[in-house]
Amino acid sequence: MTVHALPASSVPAGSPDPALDPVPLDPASLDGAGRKGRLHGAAVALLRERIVSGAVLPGAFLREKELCEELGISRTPLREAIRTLASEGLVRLAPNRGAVVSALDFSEVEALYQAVGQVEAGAAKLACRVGSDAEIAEIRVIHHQMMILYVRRDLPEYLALNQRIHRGIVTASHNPVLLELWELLAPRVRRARGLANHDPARWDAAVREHEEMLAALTARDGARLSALMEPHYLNGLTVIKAAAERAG
Amino acid sequence: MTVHALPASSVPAGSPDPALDPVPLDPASLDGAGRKGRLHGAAVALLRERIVSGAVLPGAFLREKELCEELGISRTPLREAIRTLASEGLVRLAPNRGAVVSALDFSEVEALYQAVGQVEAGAAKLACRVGSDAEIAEIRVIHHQMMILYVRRDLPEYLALNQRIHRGIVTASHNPVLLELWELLAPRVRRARGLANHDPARWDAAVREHEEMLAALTARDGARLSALMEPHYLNGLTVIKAAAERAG
DNA sequence: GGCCGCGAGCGTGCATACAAATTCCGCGGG
DNA sequence: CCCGCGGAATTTGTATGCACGCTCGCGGCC
Repeated sequence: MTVHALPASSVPAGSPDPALDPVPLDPASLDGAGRKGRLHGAAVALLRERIVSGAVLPGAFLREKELCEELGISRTPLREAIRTLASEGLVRLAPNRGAVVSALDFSEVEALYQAVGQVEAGAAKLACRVGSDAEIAEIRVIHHQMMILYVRRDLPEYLALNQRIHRGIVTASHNPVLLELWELLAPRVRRARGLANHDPARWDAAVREHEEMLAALTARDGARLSALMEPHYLNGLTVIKAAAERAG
Repeated sequence: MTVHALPASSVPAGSPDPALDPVPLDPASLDGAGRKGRLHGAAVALLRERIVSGAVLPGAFLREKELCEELGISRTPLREAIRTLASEGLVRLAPNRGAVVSALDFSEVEALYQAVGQVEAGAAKLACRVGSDAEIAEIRVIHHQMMILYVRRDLPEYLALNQRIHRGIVTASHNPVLLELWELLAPRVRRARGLANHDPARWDAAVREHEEMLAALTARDGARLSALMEPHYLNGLTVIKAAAERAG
C-alpha cells in the first residue's frame, strides 16, 4: 500500500516551507457541510477527505502546530475540527497525547458494515411505510442513472450515485435519528471502501442486489427490502477481507 | 420562557455572584467518562446531566460566558464540551448564534426509539451468536437483581439496571460500532424517558418483555431476541405519547 | 554493562485578548 | 401607529500566550 509519505497532498512542492505560503484554505473544500464557522467547517471537510481518501495513514499523529501552519488557521478551530473527526470515529483521542488516525483492520470494517446494514435495514422498513412517492421516484431515477454508469464501467461516479441511493432510502424513512447515524457512519464506510479495489464479480452481484432492492422499494415491501439491505454491505465484505489478507 | 431561575444546582445560594466563588467544578461530576482533559470531560458530564435531567429546558440558549463564570472554567474547554453535546444530539448549533438545547417533541422521541430499537435488534442477533457465556450469565444476574427492584417498586434503581442490561446485550455483540451508536443515543433515551412518569401498566408489560428477552438470550435464539427487542422501546412510546398529549 | 533517575524538549490543555457577526433597541419617516 | 434603518451592546469565532504533562535521551549508580 504505497501511500505517499508526504503529508500534504494539496501543497505544491514549489514552496519548501508551508508557513511561508499561507494559503488560507483550499476554497474547494469550502462545501456546505461545514457546521459552524467557515474555518472550522472547512478544516473538518479537508481533514476528513484526507483520512477517507487515505492521504494520511492510520496511526499517523495529527500534530496541531503542523496542521495549523499548513492550513493557515489557528489552533482553536483546528482543535474543534479534530474533535469533530473524533466523534465520527476517524481519529482517536489520547489524553494529553493528541489525536491519531484510527486503525482500520478487518474486524473494525466488519463491525462497521454490520452496523450500517442494520441502520439501513431499519430505515428500509420505514421508508416503505412512510416514504413519499416522490422520494421513491427519485431513488428510481438515480438507480437508472447508476445503471448507465455501470455499463460504462465508470466506478467513481457509480459509487457516488450508489451512496446517494442508500442515503435516499434512509432519508425516505423520515427518521432524523436514523439519518444522523447513517451520516455519522458514511465517512468511515467510504474510507473502508477505499481499502479494497472493487472486484468486478462483486460489482455485478451488487448491481443485481440493487435491482431487487428497487423492486422491493417500488412494491413498498418493507420486510423484503429490509431483508435485502441488511446483508447488502456484508456481501461486499468478502472482497475487503481478501484484500486485507493479501496485504497481511 | 422561564428557564430555571437558579442556574447552578451545585452552587449554594450563599454567594450572590458566582464569579466571586470560583469553585473549579463539582468534584462529583469528575467521573471517568471525561474524554480528554479533566475540565473538558467534567463540563460535558455536568451539562449533559443537566439537559438529561431536565434542569435546563428545551430551547434554552447555552451562553458561553455565563456558563464559564458558573463552572469556573474558560471558554475553550467549554466550547469543546458544547460541541461534544452537539454530537450527541442534546444541543443544536446555530452558526454564529450559539447552541440551543434541542427540542424534544413526540416525533423526535418516536424516531429516537425506532433507531435505538433497530440498533439493539441488530446487536441482539450478534450477541446470541458471538456473545460469551460469561457475558450472558452476567446479564442474567443483573436481570434477577432488577426483578427484585421491580417487586420493591424501586423505579430509579430499576431503570439503572435496566439500562445496564440493554447495554450488556449490545456489549455482548462484540461490535464496537453498534456499541458506539448505542452510547451515542443513550443520553437522549434517558432524557426522553424523563418526559413521562413511568406508567405502572407499562412497567408490568416491560418486565414481562424482559423475561422473554432473557429466555431468548439464554437459548441464544438471535432471531427471537431481535424480534423482541426491536419493538421493546416502541411499546413504551405510548406512555410518552399520552404524556405529550396531556402536556400539549 | 545494564538499570534507574532526572532534566530538557515538545506537544497538548487551558486561559485570555481581539475581531467579526448578529441582535436588539431607539429613532425617524411614512 | 407601523415599518425601516442605524448604531451600540452582546455573543460567537478566531488568534495567541502560558503552564502542565508526557516522552525521550543522558548521566550516574549498582
